[in-house]
Amino acid sequence: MLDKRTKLMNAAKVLFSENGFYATPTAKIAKEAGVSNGILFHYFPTKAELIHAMYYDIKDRIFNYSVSQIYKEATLKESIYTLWLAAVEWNLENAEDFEFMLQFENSPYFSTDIEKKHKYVQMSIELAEQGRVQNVFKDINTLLLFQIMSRLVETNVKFLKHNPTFQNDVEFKNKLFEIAWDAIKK
Amino acid sequence: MLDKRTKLMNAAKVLFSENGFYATPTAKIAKEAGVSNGILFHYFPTKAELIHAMYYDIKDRIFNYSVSQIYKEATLKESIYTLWLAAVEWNLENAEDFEFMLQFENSPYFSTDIEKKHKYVQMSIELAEQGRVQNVFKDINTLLLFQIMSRLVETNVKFLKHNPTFQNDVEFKNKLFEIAWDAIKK
DNA sequence: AAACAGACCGACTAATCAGTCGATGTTAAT
DNA sequence: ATTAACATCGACTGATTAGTCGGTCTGTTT
Repeated sequence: MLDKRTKLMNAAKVLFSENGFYATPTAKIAKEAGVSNGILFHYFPTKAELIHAMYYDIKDRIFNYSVSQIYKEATLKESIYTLWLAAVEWNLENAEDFEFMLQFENSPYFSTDIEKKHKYVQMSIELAEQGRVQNVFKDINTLLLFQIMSRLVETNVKFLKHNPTFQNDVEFKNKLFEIAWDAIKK
Repeated sequence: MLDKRTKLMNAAKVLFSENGFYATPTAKIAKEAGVSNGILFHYFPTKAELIHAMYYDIKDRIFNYSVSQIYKEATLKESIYTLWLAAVEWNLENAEDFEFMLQFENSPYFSTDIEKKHKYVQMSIELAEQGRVQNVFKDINTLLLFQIMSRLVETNVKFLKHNPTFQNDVEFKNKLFEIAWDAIKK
């Protein structure tokens, strides 16, 4: 049995990705989760806090998954490939989380300051520093290069969702990665 | 004197980009436009229709501007550069339209079918065909390459908005374009 | 000048929804 | 056994909001 907080977040995930968070009443979330209306506001004082909590939760899960995939002896390119692939596959397998993130990150609930707080940024900075030392990236703000990378992940996931034939095609995914890599490499 | 339909769309643009369209009541739009509440629903039977009308309006304006910039004798790369630059600068100068589009294209109001209707897609297909003949693009679905291009435009505009120093730096913009070009070229 | 049509008004409504609240159940500490 | 703290419920409310409607005004056609 899951605790009610988790049940609420799961229900919200489904409903938000189907109808967006503006068209999803809190009452419906509670109903879908099989709990009372009031308990939602016990765990999340406002609807906005529920939405933010979901954002951090998803971000953490994808971060932990991605990082767990990297191996120690990998070259920089290999590490970035691993991170890229992990992000693509995670988003494909967690379609509702992906939908939620797209909506959230382009909504007024989101500000770039929120993003800056995440360990993701710290990791990007470290990788960027490695790239600087090894002189592999283009001579341009490296944080921008990482933004570009994650935008390309989004585009790739969207494309693979609409073209399921390629979803298990390793060859094709490698081609996708080369696009991203060519964009950032010197 | 602008006609009221236009006034309504202008007012909606401002309010939507500030607060998002869910947090913007139709009554407020009418008030900001200096017209009556009822007339809004005379021109746009539902709020959703207003939103869609705005989408097509913006898409048309940016399309017309971009196409007007291309010159006849240009090489393929030059044409794509021109289109890329036009899109970046148009979005920088029309910040409210840009905000609106980001929100709209990631909201439940939007479906990719809506996008397919636009002349943009036709133009992309023609450019893609030129690229195929001249063998300049990567061997991958060319429509995907154009999606990637427009996603990069988005990322570049966001970056330039946050780093105004570079907004008039031609050198820097060229670097940005090289990123995009390296991504799609063979 | 009569008839018609579309532009325009703004008060109104029916529905919806985020959040409250008082009550009750449950658990653990003293 | 008593107290305190938290979990849970669901009926309720106050505010908000998309869309309606009956009627007026203005310009054009016949």
